[in-house]
Amino acid sequence: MNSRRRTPAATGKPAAAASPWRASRERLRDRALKRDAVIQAAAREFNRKGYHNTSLDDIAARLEVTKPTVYYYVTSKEQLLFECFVAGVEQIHAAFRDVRTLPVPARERLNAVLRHYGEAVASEFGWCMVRAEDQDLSPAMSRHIKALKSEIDHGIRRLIREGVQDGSIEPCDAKMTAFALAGALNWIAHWYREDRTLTGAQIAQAFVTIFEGGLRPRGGPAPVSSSVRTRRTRGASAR
Amino acid sequence: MNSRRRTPAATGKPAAAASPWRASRERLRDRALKRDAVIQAAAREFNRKGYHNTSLDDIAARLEVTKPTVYYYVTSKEQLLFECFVAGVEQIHAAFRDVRTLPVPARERLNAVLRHYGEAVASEFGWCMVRAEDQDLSPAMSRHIKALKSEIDHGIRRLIREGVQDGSIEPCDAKMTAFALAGALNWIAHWYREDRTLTGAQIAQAFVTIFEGGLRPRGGPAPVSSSVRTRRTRGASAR
DNA sequence: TAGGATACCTACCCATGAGTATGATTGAGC
DNA sequence: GCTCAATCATACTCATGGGTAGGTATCCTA
Repeated sequence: MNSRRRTPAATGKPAAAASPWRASRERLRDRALKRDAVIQAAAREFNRKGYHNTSLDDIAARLEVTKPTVYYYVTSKEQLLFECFVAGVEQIHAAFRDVRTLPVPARERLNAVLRHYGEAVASEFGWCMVRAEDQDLSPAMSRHIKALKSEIDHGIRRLIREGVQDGSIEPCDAKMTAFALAGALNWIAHWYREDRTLTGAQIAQAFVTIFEGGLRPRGGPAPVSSSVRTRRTRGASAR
Repeated sequence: MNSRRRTPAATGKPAAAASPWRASRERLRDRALKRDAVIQAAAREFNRKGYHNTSLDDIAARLEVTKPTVYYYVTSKEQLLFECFVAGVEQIHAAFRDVRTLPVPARERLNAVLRHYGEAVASEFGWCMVRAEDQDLSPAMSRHIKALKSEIDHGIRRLIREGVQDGSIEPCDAKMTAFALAGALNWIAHWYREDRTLTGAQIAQAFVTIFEGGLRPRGGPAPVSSSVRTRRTRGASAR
């Protein structure tokens, strides 16, 4: 971005291990690390208090620096939110990439993606990814984010369709099923706070089990007839 | 709330049709109507732009009045959000009440509740109910809302447990299942915007169908064996 | 028709918080 | 030792928006 002079190779030196620019490069790496720390701190604060209830002073305080220092690493609060967002979404995209070549039925690939999905939503970037309002971002950034989200949505739909084709998934409406799956997982970001006994992947696995099995009894007396409701239609009158 | 004098019956009059207080009562009714209009307008704006991106001037403008007029009907912006919230949650509580005495298996009662749930989330109060951050509310109001949400959550869990008992629902983890169901439905508030071809109840019904049937093939060759994946493990190499 | 309640407006206050101008300090390289 | 860039702090500016003070028109009751 800034027109820092591109010194290294220009001098013709063989780029030895102990290059005189090593320190400089280290400093650059430090900068990247610090920048990441800023973004992570922002994610944590957004997660705790919401975007609008978090001031840049808060974020700076959490890092034990001052606001201008934060601005030294990012250009605006909006960009901070955007970066947090992308960091979260990137985890899910990685899940799709990992799974693409697995030689298993589509349903199992889908399950693997969903476990990573759950992990991502339960991570500290989960809030930004799921709960951030696109109205808080500029039109350009909002479009960018919508595109990323859409990619994920269509990735899930594609896995569902593939599963229907290879017989590993019961024929269903791919769009609606994707919405239901994504919704259940996204919602983790809302309640995963107090009860942290399970990891995101474990929760996702539990959801997958529920979705796969279905709520209607399987082995039993087939479609529930009206003979069942002899009693027990209300669970004890006490409340 | 305010200590308005309780005039009507105190005078001993037989409450004739043309009571001199009729106008007064009419005015009160008007006031209630207007207040509802304010809350509804707020809900719509919050829904469109988010809580923090909506100013009270915006809400007033939408009603073609000025900000102090809005304050004539509500005491604060926070209260507006709270009222919107309660309006949404109340729809769901009503669903539970309606369903309580139905003489059908718990699964069907659950389905009926979920359809109302979907309707509520897709309504104009859906955003407030689902996406509003409790950090935006005072501790007291936040507690109140959490209690209301918890009631709904436990209502769903109870129906699931009853369904498992009366045999209409496959044995499952009631807590996790309730989270999955509520998450899928709540998420409607995020995407129900562009594509309004379906009503909230129809979406909920589609979700119920998915949840009931399950993704794993039913009639087929039972648990998916690895014989299926002959080809079609990747959907065309293009992209 | 006076007196009061209702309903609404104009014109303000002021806290908050995003973003910046400016300058001090530090350390690397020459 | 000098220079220059990187880094960070102090101390601002300024727009936004929640909330209010105080006034006015209207309608109802007595």
